[in-house]
Amino acid sequence: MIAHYLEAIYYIRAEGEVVRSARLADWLSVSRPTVTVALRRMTRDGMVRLNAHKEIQLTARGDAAAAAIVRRHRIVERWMTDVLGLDWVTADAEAERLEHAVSEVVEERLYRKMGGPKTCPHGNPIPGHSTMRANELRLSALGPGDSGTITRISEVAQREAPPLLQYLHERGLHPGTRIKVEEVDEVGGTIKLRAARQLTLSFETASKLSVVRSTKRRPRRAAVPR
Amino acid sequence: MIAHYLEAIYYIRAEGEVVRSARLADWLSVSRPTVTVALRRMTRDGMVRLNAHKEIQLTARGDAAAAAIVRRHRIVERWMTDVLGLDWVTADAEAERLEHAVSEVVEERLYRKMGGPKTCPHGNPIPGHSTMRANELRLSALGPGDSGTITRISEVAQREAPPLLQYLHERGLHPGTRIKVEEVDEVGGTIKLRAARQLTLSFETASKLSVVRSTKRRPRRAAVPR
DNA sequence: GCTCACAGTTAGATAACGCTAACACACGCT
DNA sequence: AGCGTGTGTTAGCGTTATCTAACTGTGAGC
Repeated sequence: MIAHYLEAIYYIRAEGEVVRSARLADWLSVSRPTVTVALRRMTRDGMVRLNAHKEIQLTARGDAAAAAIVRRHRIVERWMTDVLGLDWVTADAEAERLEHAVSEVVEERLYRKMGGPKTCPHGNPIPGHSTMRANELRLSALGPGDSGTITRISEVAQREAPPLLQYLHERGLHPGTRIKVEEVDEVGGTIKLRAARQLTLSFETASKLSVVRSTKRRPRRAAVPR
Repeated sequence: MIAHYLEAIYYIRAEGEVVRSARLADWLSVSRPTVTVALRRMTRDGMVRLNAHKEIQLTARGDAAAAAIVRRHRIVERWMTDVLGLDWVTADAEAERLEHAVSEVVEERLYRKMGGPKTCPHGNPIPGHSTMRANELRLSALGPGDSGTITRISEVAQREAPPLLQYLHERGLHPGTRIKVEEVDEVGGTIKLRAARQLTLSFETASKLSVVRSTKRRPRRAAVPR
């Protein structure tokens, strides 16, 4: 469905990456030709635009539609964890379906009912109600000795979300968790840190976590690996 | 979608009518050929069966699936009216979409959360949690002098639901409302009754309302007109 | 027994989504 | 210069779900 594409485009953009057809195919686990034709339809419908380098951009309408979906996703997710008491992983999976069936009225009532939360359970801002903090860093950019607090877990491709969320949940890594980096293994591509207990994450995984640093230092690396 | 067909079949059955292809087409506002092919698919998938007279019957699987959808519809409807404070008409329309996106877990949690309601806001039983009362009559079957209490409003075809619900809502006719029949106009096909105020309903409309009678009398007519 | 109204099917289109196979580019590195 | 990796498109197919137009039952009434 078109809505899935809009959502994915929104997420990829939010992570500061260029949105490409191939990226979408990965994210949504569909073939590249499928994305080509979907983009054709979406262009026709005025939801997206391709620039000269075939980079995908949302039009104003597309952006509004995408933001609405993401907003509903995150509100519903919040509802599932806070009110229904479901776990992260289930909440994410369920929200994935409900986000497309929730209307504006229901969204709004539900949002009020919950007292206007600012983020989803993973710390991602609810579009229209809050924005990402400016001073966030990827955990993968911290160096030994740095400590900080996890602020959010990035949205990742559909098929990657459940295992990632499960993994982090098991290790007690969620928004609010205080961590301290103990060691960085550049060659092995891992980062050892202390949270509730000591654990080692790959750069890959660490790049999915955003933190605010409490120690004052320069970032170890500017950007994400890959 | 297949689910819509199952739902409609379930409703038509619940009203004690024979389920025919043409009936489904009416109910769902689709063409008859569309129903033919949908039924072919559903038969292939073991959800329905056609008997020698081309009457449609749900298989065990189909019935379970249909009941699940109806159950979710009614639970969601209850949630919308009781928790979110939405009106009947909106609740019904919204539930129509949400029922297909709600999973078993969410359904169950939500149901518990609300303390296990027995019916939807219109008085229809929630499958698996309650059944229709045995002593219900159609309002259209009452005669002059009869009085009773409205127990439920029948499910009607998609496109008819909003106006009907709106109409009844405006007139204060809902489950629990006590009514007394004052006059029956067989020729004109109307029934005059007193509820909050006095009003006149067509037999057609009156046949959509079920009541339990407080006065002791024989039903005026056995069945529904039409 | 014939006719008519209603019920249901066939035929042929269209549109959204999805796939594979195969081709076309294009950039970066050797 | 050339090759390879990654990106994107074309071509051709299948399924679901819808439609209209036209044909086929079938049963109820006269």
